[in-house]
Amino acid sequence: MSEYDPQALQAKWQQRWEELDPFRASEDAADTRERRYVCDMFPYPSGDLHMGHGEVFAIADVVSRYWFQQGYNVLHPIGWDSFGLPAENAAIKRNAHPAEWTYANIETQATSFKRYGVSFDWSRRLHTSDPDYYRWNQWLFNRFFERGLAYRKGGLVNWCPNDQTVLANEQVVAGKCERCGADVIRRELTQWYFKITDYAQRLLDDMDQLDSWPERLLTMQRNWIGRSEGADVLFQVEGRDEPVQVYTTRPDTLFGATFFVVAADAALAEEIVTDEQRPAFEVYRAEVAKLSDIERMSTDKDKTGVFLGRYAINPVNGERIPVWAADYVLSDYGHGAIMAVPAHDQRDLDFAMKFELPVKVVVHTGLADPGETGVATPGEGKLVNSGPLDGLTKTEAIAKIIDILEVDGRGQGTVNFRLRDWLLSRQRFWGTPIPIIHCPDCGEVPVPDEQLPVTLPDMRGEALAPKGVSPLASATDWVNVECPKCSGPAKRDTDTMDTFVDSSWYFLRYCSPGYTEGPFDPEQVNKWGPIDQYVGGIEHAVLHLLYSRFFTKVLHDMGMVSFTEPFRRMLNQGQVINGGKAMSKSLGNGVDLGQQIDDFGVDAVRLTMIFAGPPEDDIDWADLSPGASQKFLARAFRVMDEVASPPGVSYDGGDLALRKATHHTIDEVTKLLDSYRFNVAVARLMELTSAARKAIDSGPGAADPAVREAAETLAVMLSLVAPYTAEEGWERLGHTGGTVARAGWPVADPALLVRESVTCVVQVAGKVRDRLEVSPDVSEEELRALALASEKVQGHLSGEPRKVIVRAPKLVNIVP
RNA sequence: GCCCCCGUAGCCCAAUGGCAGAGGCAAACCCCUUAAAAGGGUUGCGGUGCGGGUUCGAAUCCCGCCGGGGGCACCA
Repeated sequence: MSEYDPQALQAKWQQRWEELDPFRASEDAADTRERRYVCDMFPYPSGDLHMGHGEVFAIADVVSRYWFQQGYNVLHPIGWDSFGLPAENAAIKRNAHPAEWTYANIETQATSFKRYGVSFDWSRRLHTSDPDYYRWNQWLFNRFFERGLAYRKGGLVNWCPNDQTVLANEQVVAGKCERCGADVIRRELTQWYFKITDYAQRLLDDMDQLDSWPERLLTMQRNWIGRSEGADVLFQVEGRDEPVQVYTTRPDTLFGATFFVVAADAALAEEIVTDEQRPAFEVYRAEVAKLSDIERMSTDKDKTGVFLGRYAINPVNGERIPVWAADYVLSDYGHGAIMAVPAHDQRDLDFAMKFELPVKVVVHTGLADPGETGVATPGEGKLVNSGPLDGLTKTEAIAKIIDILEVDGRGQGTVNFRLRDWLLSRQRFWGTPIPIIHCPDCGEVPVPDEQLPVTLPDMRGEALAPKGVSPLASATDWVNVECPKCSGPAKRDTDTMDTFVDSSWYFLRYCSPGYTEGPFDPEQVNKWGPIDQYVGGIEHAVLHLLYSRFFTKVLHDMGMVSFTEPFRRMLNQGQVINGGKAMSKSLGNGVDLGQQIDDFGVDAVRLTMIFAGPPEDDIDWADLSPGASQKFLARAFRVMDEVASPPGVSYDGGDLALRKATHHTIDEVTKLLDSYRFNVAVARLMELTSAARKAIDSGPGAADPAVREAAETLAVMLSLVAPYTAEEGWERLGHTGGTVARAGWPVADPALLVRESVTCVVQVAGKVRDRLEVSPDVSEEELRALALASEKVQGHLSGEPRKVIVRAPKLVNIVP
């Protein structure tokens, strides 16, 4: 093999890696190396790996291999998120079992990963659809249930009419199903929930620990959690004994409340509507129920509503205000009812204008009367028409009114969150059965731990077709069981868990994949965790990444993990697009990863992805040239191949200029990798390659030890991105029988980083007029004198300069 | 509508207060070659989207626009 032949290298080295198994994490207690845990979001086995996978796994592999080279004990595992709808749909179509499709795809992907040369510890491989895995979902569910963190409730839920299942709030994106894009509708169903809202404040507070997460990711989570401060206020409603509570962030505007609105779908509306208004209300409620989320949430939609015939009493001034039902008030936020202050809230104002309700200004903002302009004034100002609050600022008024309300027992300051509990039941088959047995006498009874796992019954093909209830319901033998408590006849819960449950803790399972005493061995988890570097897409900002944070906190509270955040550092890779657009079948602009590898080789494809730009940026394949990457690799390979000095030779006598170039490269590349600037690091390697090329062709020649030093440095550094080329180059350099992946990261010699002279730029009025070669440790005074003495500079000066700025040793700026 | 990020050469991108250009693509030219390919080399007056400001000095900081991308959007 004297030519650079990527396919031949792949065949050779893939086999050698199988034998060497170089990326096994060590659990040896005597191994005192510092541990590092790097993890990619595990793939869903939907087919073979695609370009997006190529990108993420190339990025995470740079981090992993870098840490291996630096001598850390690295954990870099792989597994599959193998429960989920596509398998089920494929099974229905082919009249097969979902497992057949799933496990065949997993094998395909595993083979592709091996070819792609990713530095995984294959011994820890897991699949969430294995009973050995999902039994621990059930075990964890039982723990959550015991702690009151898993509960069942009825209510309106998001329903995807295409996938025929409910969805969590997080899975509804702009009113559409996150998976399939269908318009989501609302249905009244009793479902299981995880009480993530109990952790809302901590999810918010602990973001302080996540300072190395991308800012936009944190913003998305913060918005999603949606904390607001305000007050609960009790309003008496005529004809009802119990007062009705509302939540408001503007209790200071309480005197400006001119009407009261109850969510149309709230039980309260139905309860308090008068007989006279009931027919109109029923019609309205039915209309609202028909609307999809998209229609209901459309901002430019006209306000709608209906008068309920009742009046509420403003607790601070005794005013009677009419009670309306409307769909702009949400039944599941706050208390499902609001006080409306049209002067200072645009939504309330829109409603007031539509139904000709009064508008009362209570904050003097200096802006025109909202009642006339139709523009609410939510800003700051002095309170007016507000009795004891008159003259106060917003902040003062809020504090004072809360005091007043609390003294009277009419209300209190409080905090609210936008975050809702996590709906986890799914009416589909290919997931973890919820380990609950419904007994007519005992109620909801968890399946005892020792009887776990509750495995899926054998069902295939048509039996899995969506019919709005879980397919498991028709597996009669499976459903009918004895109650674990009273042994009476009972039925299993027939829903399965959201697959986001599976992915909320898989990274913990990797730490002790064969563990049988629990979901993971706490000792191992606390040694490896939390993950030092997690890599995956931003699309999981309020899904997987939020759920995993929640799970980790619960496990922490259970005493099972010592940390409260699972991912110390997070990197969101960009997407791979083509011709400015996401790749898609309908556009016909798809690029096949396997084909690219066939054409250019693994290393060239990986290099192209890494070199394209910063890892978090989208990369457009149409702008890139894997052919050029391959050319560079061939060039680097030839340098390594042509080295003529023996391995182990001392570099001391080598060509100084090249030695310095090598050590500067080491220094810079190390810093660049530490700050995740992989594309720039690659550029540095290209420079070093050129420097070595020149040294061979027109410098000291291939036998100079400095050329070996440069080539060996190149091999080690290149191994992060182009492992095959690096391995072969390393072997050609005379290092046989091992792997370059464990060669060790080079360390720059400070003596070789010192430059003997630096070019100092001399500016006059900001324009470069001269350049001086000076010592790097030249003093400011010396440099100033040198600069002023320059003839070129003198030509641009007339008399004494007004000011001289000296930034030794690189710059002098003279202001004439 | 509100908030955030980004606009540097034909293209992808470096430079984060100090000479606008590190690296790559494309292009042109040269060497090598009978020739071509491969290989080696040389070539960068665009002044950083536009307009102001701060500063001795601005791609970088501030303000306002324009363009692109993203997030949120009846959450009271």
